[in-house]
Amino acid sequence: MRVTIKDIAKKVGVTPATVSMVINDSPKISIKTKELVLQAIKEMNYHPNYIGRSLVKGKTNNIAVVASFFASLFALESVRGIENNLRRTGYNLILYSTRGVEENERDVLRRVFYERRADGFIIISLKLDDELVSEFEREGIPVVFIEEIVKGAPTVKFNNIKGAFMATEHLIKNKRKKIAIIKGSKVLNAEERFKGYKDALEHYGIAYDEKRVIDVADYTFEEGAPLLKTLMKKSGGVDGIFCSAGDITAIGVMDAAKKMGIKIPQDLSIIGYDDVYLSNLTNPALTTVRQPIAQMGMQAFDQLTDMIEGRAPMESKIISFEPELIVRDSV
Amino acid sequence: MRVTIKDIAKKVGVTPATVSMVINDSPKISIKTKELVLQAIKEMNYHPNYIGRSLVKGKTNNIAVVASFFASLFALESVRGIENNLRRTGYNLILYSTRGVEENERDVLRRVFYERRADGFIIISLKLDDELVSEFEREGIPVVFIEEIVKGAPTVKFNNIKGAFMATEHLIKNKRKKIAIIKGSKVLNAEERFKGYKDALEHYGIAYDEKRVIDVADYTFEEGAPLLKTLMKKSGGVDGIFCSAGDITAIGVMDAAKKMGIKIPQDLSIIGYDDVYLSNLTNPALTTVRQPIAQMGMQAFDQLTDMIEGRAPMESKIISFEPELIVRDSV
DNA sequence: TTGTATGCGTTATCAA
DNA sequence: TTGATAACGCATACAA
Repeated sequence: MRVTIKDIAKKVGVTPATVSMVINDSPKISIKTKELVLQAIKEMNYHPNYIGRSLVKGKTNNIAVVASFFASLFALESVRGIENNLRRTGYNLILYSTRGVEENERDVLRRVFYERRADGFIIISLKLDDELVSEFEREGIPVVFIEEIVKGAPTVKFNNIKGAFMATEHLIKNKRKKIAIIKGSKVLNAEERFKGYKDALEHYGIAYDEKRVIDVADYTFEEGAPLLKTLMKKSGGVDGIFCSAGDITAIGVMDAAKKMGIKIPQDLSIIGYDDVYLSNLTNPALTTVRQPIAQMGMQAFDQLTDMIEGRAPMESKIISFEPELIVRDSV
Repeated sequence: MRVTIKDIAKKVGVTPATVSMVINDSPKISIKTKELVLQAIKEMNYHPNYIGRSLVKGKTNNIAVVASFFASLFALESVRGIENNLRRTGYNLILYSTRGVEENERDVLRRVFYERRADGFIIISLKLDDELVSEFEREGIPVVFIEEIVKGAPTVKFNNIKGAFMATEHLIKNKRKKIAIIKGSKVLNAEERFKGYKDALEHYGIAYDEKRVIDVADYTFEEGAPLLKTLMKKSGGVDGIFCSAGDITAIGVMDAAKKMGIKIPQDLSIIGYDDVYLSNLTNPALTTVRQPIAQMGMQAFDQLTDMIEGRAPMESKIISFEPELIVRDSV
């Protein structure tokens, strides 16, 4: 059997309550007993059981992070940022992935939440209905969203409109006229980037043409080739592509273009999004948009702990981070 | 206040014990009360509090995964594998990263472990002292190691010796005579790969020369250039490099070589390890060794749950996975 | 088939 | 300054 507070109490000849007070550094404990207790704790290698503590305190010291997958650059970098600020605190990280199954999202969240597995939630790129958020609110469980906006909870996000605007603008300034966009769907940031693209076209007096818009499905490298072919066919020719769906797909497109004998950037300019590790290493090196993801994760964590510890209210609010254009050789 | 088992009991007019039995699907409950209870549970949106449950059961249903960093291909893919098998079970994932600080490792582990935060541990590429493992063993907490061998616990790992042998052999068969190795250090798999390299040289009657051995520090792309220069200088020329430290560094070396006017693979053959995403995209495409990381993660999870649930003992044992040589254009 | 009683490990309240 | 007691939410052995 493992050693509990009772064992310590027995050994020292005090009650569990006294030991508990020592552990929690109560000021009204004599130095003498405190020392005795601490020594016994060391000798017997005692560690407080967090389950017992949680039960009475109603607090787990766990932070739950929810995403559809964690095996993505974005989720991973977010976690890295969260972790960075978390390590100075007493909190622990629990990860829940919904694995892309939409119906899972509600269920997973409800379960984790009602089972009181965490003191607060950080939800990465998942769109929850307001109703569920109200439930959270009613029960007093803080939630922070990353990259999605839900009524009643704070959001930490990037200025995607600006990022897309800068990217498109860069293409335009490099004399590109027939600019296509490869975009994601369903998530807010995809829509925002789409808006930034259209804004830039309009701002520079270039007609928007929906034949130059194409949706991505998997955000993979492999999707690049078919995407490029479809785009060429249906648009009747493009001279610039803003792959707002991310660098991986952009690199796939670039690869396919090279294989088709298209010269980059002479015949076709390409710009990505994310600045993943390899964007710097492709030939030509990929021009892209970089977002301070880890920093944003840190902010999400700070915001959440502020809420958990009562320093900030749970309310609609947007904390925005600015993207940066990384100019390389593909435009 | 949130709804507990008592509220349900009161509403239905039974005792908490009865409700508990319904929740746990006890066979000796009349269909009638069962229905009533279940309905009340639904109506009142009741979810069992896992803290309460854990306290009495002595089980958290949490699996802790520990690594120095999660922002690496290896850790990430491992987590992906673990996640994949975990989702069918009732377990949750807790992540702990020691952030490369060695003294953290023991502390983090001890704390998490003694506080009873998880039912079992998967430890990725960390070398623990046997003593700590004995402690775990004594307390009956199952641990599975990935890529490190520690007495008293099972290990899931790759056949690094073979992978390195195949890589070196491939260089030799392509007429390379002066073959250098860029290697990691401190971790077991680095030593194993080093052994595989030496084995292959010996097997093919090529003299081992320690001037052709160089250690990597950060496993980064940027390290490639200085590494190559140092190697050239101290070895007096090489015609093949086995970068057992991984593809990222290998690509850095390749990049540096190209900039120095060295032709690959004509003047210099390079082979990496890992088969990261971009290895297929470099010019020339990188020949490398691929390991089924996610699969190994799945196995680690299964092994751990077998131990937690009493189907397997905690004992020294090695579950090995075979690497695969991916031949592309750099050799 | 259900109720009663007890305990899991800890903390908090009140007395002493 | 410390002890006794109850409570957190749930599960289980035993009694009814």
